[in-house]
Amino acid sequence: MTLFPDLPVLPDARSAGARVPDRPAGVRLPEVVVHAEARLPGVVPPRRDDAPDRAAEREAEREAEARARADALLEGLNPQQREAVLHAGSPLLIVAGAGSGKTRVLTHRIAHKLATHQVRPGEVLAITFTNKAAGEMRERVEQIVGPAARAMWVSTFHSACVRILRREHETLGLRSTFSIYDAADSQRLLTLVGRELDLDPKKFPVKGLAHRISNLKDELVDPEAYARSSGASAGEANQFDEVLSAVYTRYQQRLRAANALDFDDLIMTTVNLLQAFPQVAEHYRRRFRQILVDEYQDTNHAQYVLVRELVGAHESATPGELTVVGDADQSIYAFRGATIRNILEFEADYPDARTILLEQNYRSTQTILTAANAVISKNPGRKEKRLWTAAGAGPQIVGYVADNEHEEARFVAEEIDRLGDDHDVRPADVAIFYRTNAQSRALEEVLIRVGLPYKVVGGTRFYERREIKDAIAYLRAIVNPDDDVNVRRILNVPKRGLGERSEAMIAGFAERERISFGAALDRLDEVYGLSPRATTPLREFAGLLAGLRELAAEAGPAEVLGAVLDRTGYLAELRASDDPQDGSRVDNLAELHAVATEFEQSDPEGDLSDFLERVSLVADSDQIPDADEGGDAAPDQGQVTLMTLHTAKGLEFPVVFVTGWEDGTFPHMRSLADPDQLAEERRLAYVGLTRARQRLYISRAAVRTAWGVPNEFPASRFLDDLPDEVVDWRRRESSMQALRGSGSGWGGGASAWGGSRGGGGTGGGAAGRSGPVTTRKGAAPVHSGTGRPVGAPRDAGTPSFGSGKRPVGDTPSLAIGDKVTHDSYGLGTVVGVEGGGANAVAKIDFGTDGVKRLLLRYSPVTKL
DNA sequence: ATCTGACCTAGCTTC
DNA sequence: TAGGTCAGAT
Repeated sequence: MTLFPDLPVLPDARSAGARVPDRPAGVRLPEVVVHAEARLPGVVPPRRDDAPDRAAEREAEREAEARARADALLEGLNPQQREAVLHAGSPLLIVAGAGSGKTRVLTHRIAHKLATHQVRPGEVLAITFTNKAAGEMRERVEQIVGPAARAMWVSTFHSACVRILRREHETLGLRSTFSIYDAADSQRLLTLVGRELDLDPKKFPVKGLAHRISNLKDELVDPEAYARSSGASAGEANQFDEVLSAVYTRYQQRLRAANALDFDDLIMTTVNLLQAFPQVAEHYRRRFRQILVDEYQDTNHAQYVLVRELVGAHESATPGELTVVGDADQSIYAFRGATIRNILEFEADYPDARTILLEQNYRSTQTILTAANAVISKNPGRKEKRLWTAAGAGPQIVGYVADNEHEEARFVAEEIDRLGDDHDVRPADVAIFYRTNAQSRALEEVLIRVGLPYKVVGGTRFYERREIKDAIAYLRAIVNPDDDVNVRRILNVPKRGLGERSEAMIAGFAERERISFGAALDRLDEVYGLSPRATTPLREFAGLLAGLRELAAEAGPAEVLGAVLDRTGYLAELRASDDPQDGSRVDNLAELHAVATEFEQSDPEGDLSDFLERVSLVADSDQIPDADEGGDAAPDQGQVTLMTLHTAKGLEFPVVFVTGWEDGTFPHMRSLADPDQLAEERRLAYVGLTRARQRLYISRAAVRTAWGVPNEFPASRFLDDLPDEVVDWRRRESSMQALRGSGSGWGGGASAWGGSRGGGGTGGGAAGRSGPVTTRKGAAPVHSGTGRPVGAPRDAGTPSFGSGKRPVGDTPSLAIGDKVTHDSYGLGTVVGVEGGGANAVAKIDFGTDGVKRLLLRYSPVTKL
């Protein structure tokens, strides 16, 4: 896992460094900033007067070199790209379609401004969507202009804000060691708040409250503002608003008391800081002369205001130069507050803005683009934009309709295998996308079975695993003693015999004394009502933390982590366990330790709180394997990458499988009723399709089992939008559809699917809801029998897809008296056989479950 | 104080 | 399916 991409030092690093020197102080005072507008690209800035002739000569040489380098940066760019690189003097919006080379434009723009001295590295702030993207951008700029580029700020919104907040913590009354709470931490704190306010968790679920508070922060609504607005509108006592207001207020107080900020706070607090302290804002405005924001369509209101404050377009006499890049068609984060508004109204927000449209695609074949254009063009109210490419048509998109998700996975795996044989495609060239993380399982099972190396990005994420969170909680508690959530999390981990009662006593004492839970631990003598049985472990716990803090004062993060795991006995406990899950927990902790060691090496100055900051801000997409990096097993082959469509944004792969094209899966069920959400799903489809360079596969499963209940889903409505000629359907219908179409009424057999067996009874409700009750194709939701058809080869059998028919030979031939097992009914005896071949139906007695008529092709029946 | 098992209900995407 | 909660037992 590459959390911290190294910044490679170039072979000619020293000379490169000399070419772009930081200007000596005094030549140009920081305050006296020459406006970018005033200088033309390539114009040599005034030389130092006192320089001796030789130095002057060398300087001139360097300038010539720099100019040549700047010119080279324009080579190979199309006219729009070139214009985007060169533009100066006013805000710039680059509308960059998928694959239009925007990263190239951004890096070249920065490099060009640096090479032509329009800006110094320290004056650049570039915001990217992920740390990985930030690392890559920094690296690319560094390759062009040398190590001086390290003075640039290239980071995510959140990292940049943390950096600012750490510097300005005194102004805000925070300690620099503040903790950063992730969603899970926030919810823990909200649970505490809910208990404190005596809320019924059924009526006010923590998740819902967390979501609402997060949204409020995205909109920069602080507790006071919300109390006012909800109070005003609460003429007839909107109870929920009142509760939310109280919870929000208290939650925020407790965050402050814990010296902690949650994720959304990072942005909101930074905005508050800049707005409340003009001199601080002015400092950063002077510092950042060139601000670039990538993925602007995914910014929320808070981020929008943050950018505006930093640029100072309206407040400052010499605003910085703003460049934003985005594509409204790729906006897929509305659910966390992103508004396309920011990009659509950029020109209104910044009246003298210039807009440049990049439509030429350098990534995909025309076939892929035609499909993507067709899907996205159905979205209402969008600005027309059509991607085109000079590359050829390329192979057709391959479509496949599977009977269920296992079959779909099997198709994907076989196809990857075949591509390897026929077209030298390596696993590393392949990505499989799905709408929701839960869908990865069926795919993983098959990939394991056929032995394809793969990597799942996201899902149950590394830093969300229990053991990792425990270890991190210790580190947080060490760095920030007031961090109530984390101190309390580890109070009884590993078990020390400290329960609710002791915890409540200390919490009560802390509250009365107005100190934190952690501080209360140091005054145990004063805590009333502690059982003698609890005081010993409590004292030990307090001593443990104190000892670890001492260690942390002099040792690096890795050593502290090691001490935590040893001294607490956490590791010993896991090692002693015979639960195999605990074995992998040990591995994960070892991995965390490796990450800490890596951190120490890449960042020798960093202390424990720096390490925690890094850990808090890693994103899923930061751990995507590089194509050339490869996996452990087969370094030259790499791994197939599995991820959600959301995570896939900004990436590209030679071969892409987009799975699960079903109404109810993708588009997701919850979006079917709402046109706005449906439009977002469509954009998601667009993002997915445009990730592919050469080959694109789309597939769906007629039956998908979710939460243990199999459901039939109709084809995704997005498939209807694909022009016929771009898709080669290897299999067009599921067997079930074919069966219905042929009109052979398996009236009796249907009862096997109807399967209103006692256990499946709950399925009634689920099926009713899941029934994408749309007007489409009359495919009424059918509660189908459990999943895997007999034909699904467990051992990579003999597939013969392509014909649209399933291999007949896979149907077990049964005779009366045979014993069988069924995946859900269990053991049974064959009492009758009707028909033969593909349409064979068997009557099977399952004892208490009764006699069933099963169409063997579809029933998970195995002959014993 | 903790462990166990029965039950219930969820219901997606993430910096 | 799976994770969370609750009551009762130890």
